[in-house]
Amino acid sequence: MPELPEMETYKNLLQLRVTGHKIVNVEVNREKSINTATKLFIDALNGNKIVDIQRRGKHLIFQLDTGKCLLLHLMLGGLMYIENDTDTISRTKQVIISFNSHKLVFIGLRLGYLHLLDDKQLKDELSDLGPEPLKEDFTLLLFEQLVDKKRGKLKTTLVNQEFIAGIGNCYSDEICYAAELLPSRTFDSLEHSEVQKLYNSIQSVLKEAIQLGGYIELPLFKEDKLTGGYNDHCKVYDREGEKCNRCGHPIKKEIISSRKCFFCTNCQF
DNA sequence: AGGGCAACCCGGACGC
DNA sequence: TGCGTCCGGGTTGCCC
Repeated sequence: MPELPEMETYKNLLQLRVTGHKIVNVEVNREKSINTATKLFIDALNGNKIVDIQRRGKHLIFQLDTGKCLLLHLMLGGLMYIENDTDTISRTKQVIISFNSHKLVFIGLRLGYLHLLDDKQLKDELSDLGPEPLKEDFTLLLFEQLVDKKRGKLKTTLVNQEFIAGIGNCYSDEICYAAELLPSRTFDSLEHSEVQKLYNSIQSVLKEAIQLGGYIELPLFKEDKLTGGYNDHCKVYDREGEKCNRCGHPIKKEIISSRKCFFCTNCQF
C-alpha cells in the first residue's frame, strides 16, 4: 500500500500537472471519503486552485488558494490517476477533480479519505506523527534517542507512525533486510553498530525507492514511466520462496503482530 | 510500554 | 458472461 516513497512520487508528479490549474468541476461519488457535506466540499474547490502539494508521512496535503487544504490518506489500495480526453481508467472513482484539460481521479478509497481542513484542523490531524525520516533533522543522534526508549520488535516499531512517519509494511521489511537484521529482533537487543546500520538503511532504502518511483504498479498517467520502478527492486517483500538476493536462501514469510513479514533467515540476524 | 485483537470498508479478484 | 463470496491491510481504540 502507498507508503512514503509512493506518496513522494505522487507529490512530485502531481506538482507538475495539478498545481496552478483551475478546478472546473468536482464529483463526489462516495460521501464517506470526505469529511463535509458533498455540496460544501464541491463549493470549497470549484473555481479555485491547488497552489502547492506537500507530503507528511503517508499523507499528501493539497494547499488551496483559499487558505484551506485537502488532506489525503490513501490507506489500503487507494490510488490516483490522471485522465484526459483520450485516456480514461475503468475503475470505480470515489472522487473526481476536473481541470480544463484533465482530471485527477481517486480510486480504491475504502478507508482512505480526502478531508477539507483549515490550518488548525490540519495541524491537529497530523500532530501524532513521528519525525520525517528523510528530513535533515532526523539525525543518527535523534534516532538513537528514539530507539533508546523502545523495547518492541523492529517490525512493529518501524511501521508505527508515531515512531517514524511514512514507513509501512513493505519498506519495514526492506529496511530490515538492508540492515541485515531480523524484523523480529527487539530494539533493546541491538548493538550500537546495529542501530547505526538500521538508521543508514532507513535512509538508503527510502531514498532509492523514491528515486525509482516506488512500488505501486499503476502509473499516474499513461506516459508515466517513473511510478512502479522500485517494484523489481524489492528484495524480500512479497517474495516468499524466492532466492535471497544476497545468499540464495529462500525468503521466509511469517506473521508478526498480525502483519505479513518477509525476511531471509540466513543473512539477517 | 507492548502485544493482541476487533472494527472499519468494499472493489475487485476469484471460483463456479 | 454473470453471479456470489471473500480477502486485504493502515489505523484506531480497547483490553490485558
